Amino acid sequence: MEETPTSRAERRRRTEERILSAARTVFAERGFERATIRAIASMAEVDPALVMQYFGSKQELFDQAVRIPAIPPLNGALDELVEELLARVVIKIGPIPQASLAMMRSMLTHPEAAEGVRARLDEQVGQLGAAIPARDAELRAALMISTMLGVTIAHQLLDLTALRDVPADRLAKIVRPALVALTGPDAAAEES
Amino acid sequence: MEETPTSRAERRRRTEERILSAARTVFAERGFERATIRAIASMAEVDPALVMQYFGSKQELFDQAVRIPAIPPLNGALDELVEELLARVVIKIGPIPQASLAMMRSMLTHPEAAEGVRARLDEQVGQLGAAIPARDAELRAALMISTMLGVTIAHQLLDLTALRDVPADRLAKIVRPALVALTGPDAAAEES
DNA sequence: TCGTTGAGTCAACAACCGTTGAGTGAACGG
DNA sequence: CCGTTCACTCAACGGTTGTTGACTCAACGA
Repeated sequence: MEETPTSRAERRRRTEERILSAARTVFAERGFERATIRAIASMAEVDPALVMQYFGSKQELFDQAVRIPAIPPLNGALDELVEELLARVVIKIGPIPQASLAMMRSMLTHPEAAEGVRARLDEQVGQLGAAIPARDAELRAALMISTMLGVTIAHQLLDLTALRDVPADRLAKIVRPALVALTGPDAAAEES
Repeated sequence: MEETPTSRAERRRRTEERILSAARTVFAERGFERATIRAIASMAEVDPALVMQYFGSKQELFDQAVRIPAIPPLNGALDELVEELLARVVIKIGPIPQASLAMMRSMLTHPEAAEGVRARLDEQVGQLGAAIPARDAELRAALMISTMLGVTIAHQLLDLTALRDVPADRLAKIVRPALVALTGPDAAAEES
C-alpha cells in the first residue's frame, strides 16, 4: 500500500494539492471572510505558515483554489443552449465543482469574488445573447443566467426546504419552459 | 430650524434610530462579517461603546436592524400573485428596503442571516404554493421564488452589466412569461 | 436646590487573524 | 561523504474587532 513517496518534488506537489483541496472545501462552506488560514491548514494537516509560504497570501490562495481549469464555451443552437444551461446547474447536482461553490459563497461579501463572478456571468450572457434572435437579446440572456443563478443559490447554498431531495430531472422539467419563455416572445403579446 | 430637542427620551429615540439606520446601510453594503461596529458608530456619529450599550451585541443590532415591520402576506388569485411578485422585486427597484438588502447580502456567509432568509422564503413558498393548482405546487412555487431571488441578486447585489439601468417595466415584461411558465403546464407536454 | 438617573465618551482588554522570521531535519547533487 | 537546498515547523508580531468598565455631564424629580 503506497510506500511513503519520499521524493521532494512529489511531496511538494501532494501537500500543495492537499492544501488547495482543503481551501476549496473551507471557502465553499464558510466563504472568504469566515474561512481562516488556520482552519484550512488544519484540515490539510499542515502548519499555517506553510500555506503562506506556498501561496503568499490568503487572497492568492483563494484565487488559485477557485481557478477553474477551463472556461467551457457556450455556443450552438438556442435549444441546445437551454439544455446545456440546465445540465450545468441542475443535472450536475452533486459534482458542481467546489471551486464554483466557493466563489458563489463569497460573491456577496468579498469584492474580488464578486468581480470574478460578474466577469464570468457577463461572459456567459454575451455568448448566450448571441444566440437569441429577439430584440433585448442580451437582457433576455442576463435574465436566463439570473434565473439559473437563483435556482442554484436557493438549492445549493440556501438549502430551501422545498428544493431538498428533488431529483434533478424534475427540476429540469419545470425550469425548462421558464427558460424557453425568457428566450423571446413566441407570438403576439406586443403592443405600444 | 429645529432647536436642539433636549429631551432625554427624545434624544435617546433619535440616536437609536440613527444607529439603526447606519447599521442597515453598512450591513447592506458590506454584509455582516465585514461590517464593523466602529464603522456603524462612525456613520451614526456616535461612540462604538454606545452601540453596544444600546443593543448588547453585534448580532442583536443586526437582528433589530433587519427586522421588517410586517410580513406582507401573499395571497389572492394566481395572476395577481405573479404580478405581486414582480412588483416586489422589480418595480420597487429603488425602495427595496435596505433591511432586506442587508439580510440578502449576509445570507451566504452568516448562518443566522441564512436561517432568517430561508424561513421567510419558505413561508412565501408555502403561501404561493397554495395558489398553484398543478401537482408539484410547492416545488413550482419554490422555483418561482428562486427565480425572483436570482434576478434580485444579479441586479441589486452583483450589478450584472446587462441589467444596469434597465427600466423596471422592461424587466417585468420579460420575466412575467417565465413566472407564468413556472406556475404549471398549460397544455400537453406530459408523458411517461 | 440637590441628589439621582441616564445619555454619551474614553481608554483599554482579550481574542482572533493574517503574516513573518528564524530554525530543523531530511532529501538532494556532486 | 558533505555542503546545499528545501519542505516544514515553531513562536511570535502587529493589526483589527467585539466588548467592557470607569468616567463626565446635562436632564430629571422631589
